[in-house]
Amino acid sequence: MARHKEFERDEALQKAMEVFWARGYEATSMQNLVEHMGINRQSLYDTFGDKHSLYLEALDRYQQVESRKLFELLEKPGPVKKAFRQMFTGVIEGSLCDGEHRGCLMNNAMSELAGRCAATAEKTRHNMAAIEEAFYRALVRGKKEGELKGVREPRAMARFLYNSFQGLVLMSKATPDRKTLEDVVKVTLSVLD
Amino acid sequence: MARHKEFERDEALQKAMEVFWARGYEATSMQNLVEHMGINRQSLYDTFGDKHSLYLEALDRYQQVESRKLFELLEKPGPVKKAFRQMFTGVIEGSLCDGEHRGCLMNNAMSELAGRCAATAEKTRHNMAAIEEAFYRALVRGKKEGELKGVREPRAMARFLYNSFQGLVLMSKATPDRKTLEDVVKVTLSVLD
DNA sequence: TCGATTCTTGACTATTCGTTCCAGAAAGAG
DNA sequence: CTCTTTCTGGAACGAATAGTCAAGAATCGA
Repeated sequence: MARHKEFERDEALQKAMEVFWARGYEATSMQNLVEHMGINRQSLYDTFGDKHSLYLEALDRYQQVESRKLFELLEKPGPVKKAFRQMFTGVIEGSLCDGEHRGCLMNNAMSELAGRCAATAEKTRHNMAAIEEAFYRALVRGKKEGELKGVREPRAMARFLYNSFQGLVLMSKATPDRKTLEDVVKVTLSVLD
Repeated sequence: MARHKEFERDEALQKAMEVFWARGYEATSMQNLVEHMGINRQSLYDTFGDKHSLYLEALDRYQQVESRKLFELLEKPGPVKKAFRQMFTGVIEGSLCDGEHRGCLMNNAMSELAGRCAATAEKTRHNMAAIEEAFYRALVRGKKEGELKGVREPRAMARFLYNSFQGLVLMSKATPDRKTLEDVVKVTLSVLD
């Protein structure tokens, strides 16, 4: 029929996600996106619609690509508490290395847009539910395997851990002090004992 | 000498703070500010400088006005755990009532700007230190009064509580589900036992 | 090769952005 | 009163914003 696109849709979307991740929604201009995505302005509009639609797609991709890493870490056989510790310290290490202090795109979206954009709120809630569920499954497994004997209410515990996790992501955007962040992790994980 | 200003500087700043609080930094235009502050454009620039300076002043005012409420709550004689519970459930109640889902201005600033604005990062760190210190003093008091016998490391505990608190403020922007938020509070406060 | 379709390109809208200019009104001091 | 200073209000600035248009280049089926 006709000509093919000269770019890969997924690669372009990945680039867009990275820009939104680093700069947020409002502070990202279409010009920023055109430059970082490496595609033409019109191709961008033809392929992804307007800025807001592109942002929502970027959230979807983040969920698929980044959140999957969490799921894999938690489903790996072995001590559950060790997996949680790895997750939490991963946030600290990642933040101390990241000069841009990007944090987590879902966390950023929740803060910047969820309050006034229903679609964004919905996507962040969906992401939250997925992570909470992964936490829950890990806790139940830890209980069954005799590791987490002290965990009485895995559902509430999963929600608590998700909350602490997101709090840590947020705090690490402003706090370069490793000791402070490690204190948070230490007390948080102590509830698993 | 000359004419007086027709507006109160503090009242205007308060209005500006409310706009930034509800809409964030980037999504707030000078036009928004002019309208909500109820003063003239030129007066705004004469009195507060540019948008960024006004934002930083709004952060200062927030710290003085809003954070003071936390300090007073924690310093009030009586059970410390009860004061913390009041603080945390206050976040839930406030969020469920607030149709704008404003959250906390410092929390929002941390998320939106701390990563790329050193002045904002510094102010949020200062706010964090002040609240952590208030938490710490409350915990030490609770220990001394024999209420919080289980608290071994009040410094780490204060940091943990601050983290959970900020996490809750963030989560409540997207989650209208009271049960979920209450689960978080329940587990968080259980570490005080 | 040819025609149909789709992609790419860069110029081009109209609007909004933060910020400044300027003329006139208001209010103190003498 | 007059002079001087400050505040007010609206128009205006250039730059940047999100989004569109039209024309040419590329690639398919036939």
